[in-house]
Amino acid sequence: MSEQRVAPADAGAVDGRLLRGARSRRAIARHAVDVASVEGLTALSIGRLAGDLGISKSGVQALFGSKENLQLAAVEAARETFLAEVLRPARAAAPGVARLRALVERWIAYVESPLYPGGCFRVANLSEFDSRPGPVRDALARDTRDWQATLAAELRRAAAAGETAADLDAELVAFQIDAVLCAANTALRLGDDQVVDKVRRVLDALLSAPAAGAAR
Amino acid sequence: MSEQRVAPADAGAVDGRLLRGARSRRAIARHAVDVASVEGLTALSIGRLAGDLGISKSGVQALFGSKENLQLAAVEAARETFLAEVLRPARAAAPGVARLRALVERWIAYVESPLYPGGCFRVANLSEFDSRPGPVRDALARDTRDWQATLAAELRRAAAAGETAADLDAELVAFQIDAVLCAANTALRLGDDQVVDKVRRVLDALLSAPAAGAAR
DNA sequence: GAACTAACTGTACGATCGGACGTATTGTTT
DNA sequence: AAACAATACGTCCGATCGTACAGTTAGTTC
Repeated sequence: MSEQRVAPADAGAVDGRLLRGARSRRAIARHAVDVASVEGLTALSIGRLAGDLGISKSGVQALFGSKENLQLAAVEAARETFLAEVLRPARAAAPGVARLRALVERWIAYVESPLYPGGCFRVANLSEFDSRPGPVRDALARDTRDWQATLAAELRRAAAAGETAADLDAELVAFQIDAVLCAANTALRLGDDQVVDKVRRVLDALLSAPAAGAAR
Repeated sequence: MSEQRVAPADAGAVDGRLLRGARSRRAIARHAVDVASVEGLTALSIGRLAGDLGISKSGVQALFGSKENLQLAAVEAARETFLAEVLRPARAAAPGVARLRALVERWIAYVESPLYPGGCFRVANLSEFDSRPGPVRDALARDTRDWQATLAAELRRAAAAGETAADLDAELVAFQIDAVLCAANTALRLGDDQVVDKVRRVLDALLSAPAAGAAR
């Protein structure tokens, strides 16, 4: 595999071939995310992808080597998009409750957007791979762990700053928030628009109620 | 389609052919549920199903007419299993909080059981079909609505009996419980056993905290 | 017993899948 | 200029998919 071999020791003199390949891989992976968000990573087909992008099936095959590698590249591309659309913008908000609310709001906007007809890539594909051991499942599981850890970390900051109850169980509340967001993603696909309000109300309750989510 | 044409007006004189067909359909649909719980309703293949059960591919085809009909039959079979494994046993508990806890405990047992390697059929397949309009999506969405409605109804009974806060928002809490259960289903697939405790703690918090989940 | 119906089999078709070549093109290195 | 490396293409393969169709077997109805 020749993955991301760009940017060598002497910057400026990058290999034009690798650069071109990286660009192609990127474009393919991005489109793969869109397709897989709606139809799933399994239904993803190399031939269909090539047809959509107007390139040859063999080209895609040569760039990724195998379908599993293509799936992994899609997971990675989705991860980067999530980083850029949710995590990075929310970092502008102050740590603690404010950033937590920003994360949730960015997540809602990210999932609600008509740009992503299939909703959250991770949610759509994790339940497809959760019973199928392999590198794809591992990658998706890692994303889930990271996301919940991000929420938990912000919850701990909020608790430390006295913005929430001091005895708040960060991991448990993070688990709840993620659960509600995933459920909201599905509900939105089914046409339930009221679910966004529900998410906000749940978040309010979790952050304000000193007893809720606390390990007693 | 000759769906469930058994049990005519004069009971006792059932058509043996239809009875046999119904039995075959049942057996196939049951196995389809097992397969689809792990690999999804899309990955379900008529040929594979026939091979597993030792019957001819054409036989399956003739019994269901199309793959979509087979998928719908699987959804129906899963619904009946869920009814028998979760809803019906929980009805032994007293209405209100007791039955609510019974429902959740039965759900956990149902999902944790090694008999169901793919976990909850609905959870596994809804996220696969939520972006794909059609009768299969509608059937799965109906199951979800019914399940949340069952939870909400029990919550209302609990509130009316004074077992929880009177101003508890039944629909919102039902949404939360379902969300947490679905997340737990996925977490269990990923090998996280602690999630069962998390579910119980969340349920405790939701039922005891008067403020949590209330519309204020 | 004859006509009919439903369950089931066997075979075949067109489409699509992932993957395995061999080859041409383009860019890099020596 | 020569050797090499990476992208990209065209073609072919075996496997599997859903479905259609003709035919056989078993049970019902007249």
